[in-house]
Amino acid sequence: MDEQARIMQALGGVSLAGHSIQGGMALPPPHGHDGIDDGRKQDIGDILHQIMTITDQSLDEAQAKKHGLNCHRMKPALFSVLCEIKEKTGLSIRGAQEEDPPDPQLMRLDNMLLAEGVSGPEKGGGSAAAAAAAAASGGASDNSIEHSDYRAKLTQIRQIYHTELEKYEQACNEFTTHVMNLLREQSRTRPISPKEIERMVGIIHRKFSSIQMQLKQSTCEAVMILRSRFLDARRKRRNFSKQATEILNEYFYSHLSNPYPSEEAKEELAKKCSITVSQGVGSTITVSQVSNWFGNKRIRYKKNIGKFQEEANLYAAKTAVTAAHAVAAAVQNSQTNSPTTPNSGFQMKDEEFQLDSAESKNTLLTNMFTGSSGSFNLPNSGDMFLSMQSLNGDSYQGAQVGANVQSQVGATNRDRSYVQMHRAIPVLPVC
DNA sequence: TTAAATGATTACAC
DNA sequence: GTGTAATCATTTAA
Repeated sequence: MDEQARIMQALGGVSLAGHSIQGGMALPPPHGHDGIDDGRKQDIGDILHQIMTITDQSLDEAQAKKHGLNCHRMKPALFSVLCEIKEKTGLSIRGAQEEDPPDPQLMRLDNMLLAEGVSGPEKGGGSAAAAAAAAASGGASDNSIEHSDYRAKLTQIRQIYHTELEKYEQACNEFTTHVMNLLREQSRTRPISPKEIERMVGIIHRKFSSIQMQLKQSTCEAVMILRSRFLDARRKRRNFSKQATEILNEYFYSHLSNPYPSEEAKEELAKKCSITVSQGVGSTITVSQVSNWFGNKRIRYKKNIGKFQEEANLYAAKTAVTAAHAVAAAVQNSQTNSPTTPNSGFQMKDEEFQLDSAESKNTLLTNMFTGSSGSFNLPNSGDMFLSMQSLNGDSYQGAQVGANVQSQVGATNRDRSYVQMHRAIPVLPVC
């Protein structure tokens, strides 16, 4: 049974405004004549037919027809009947209580866009996000060019996002207004409550929300791609300069028994390395990079000690040469300034070598070794000694490597295990 | 072009 | 929080 027939059937049994509408349109007192009843039914049928086919007509025709129907003397009665039918069938409350909880995925997308600086208040075109990402990756300011590119791209994404969002909101509002006007207009001829209009608006908004979610999703994807391209530290990895690597290696091999620099030592090394790093203007090596370097070095050294042996010897030789020069200078200085001090009795107290930097400590300790004319109380008699060859092939014997008092005292179990492992390296004792 | 080297990240243990 | 081990991604040298 089609809609029109159903309504007509319903109309057949509904009383209206105190009148019998037993199929009657003009609603005169019933005569009980079948022919008259048939005529009334025909009238009602015509009106309904006009209503149902109004959408098939042109706008002007429809407007004219609508006006005619609104002015029809039977219109109030028909409207009441439709209200009554609606009341009975419960159409007005169908789905009225639909209230969706907030979509968790939409919330996630919103949060992410906010965190990235795409949505929400302008935060310098995402510079905050860029800075945060740079800080998180341990990167330094040497990526300012990349970050400005990142900011520019992020600003572009932000602009596109807001433009599209504006379009979406405009379209949504326009469509909602249109539908509301339409429903209000229709409410003159068919029973539509404000609540129903509200419900319809809700449906429209939900439909548009799904489009909005697609926009947010694609924006998030774009930001993720941008981040990985510009801010992923692994992508923009640069090797340290030779000088920086040398400084780090010198420290590592001169503290081989316990290559765990303190926070202060790391800062010192970072500071020293930053002078020599040549990867971009104003580049620095951060403390975390120093930590990374030592972490990698320890692991790789441990994994393949044999391979690093040559390197270890080379740095030990360097340290020895430096130390020898330092001691020679010290001795000469001592002789010049203190003529009363006999060479054979050349004594130096540890306190005289309270030096700050790790390198200075190394020099001190190597001085202890090379200062053969003096009697030094070597604090690390158990440490490893490497035999080594100088660059010109001369043999250096007994350059002490890794003699760091502080590190020995403060060594943890893990450190000691490293020392144990390290002592397994075949070495020559000092003569 | 490819393998080795290297800086950074991640998961896990302590 | 720090260090280790495994791994990734990029750079460098052969």
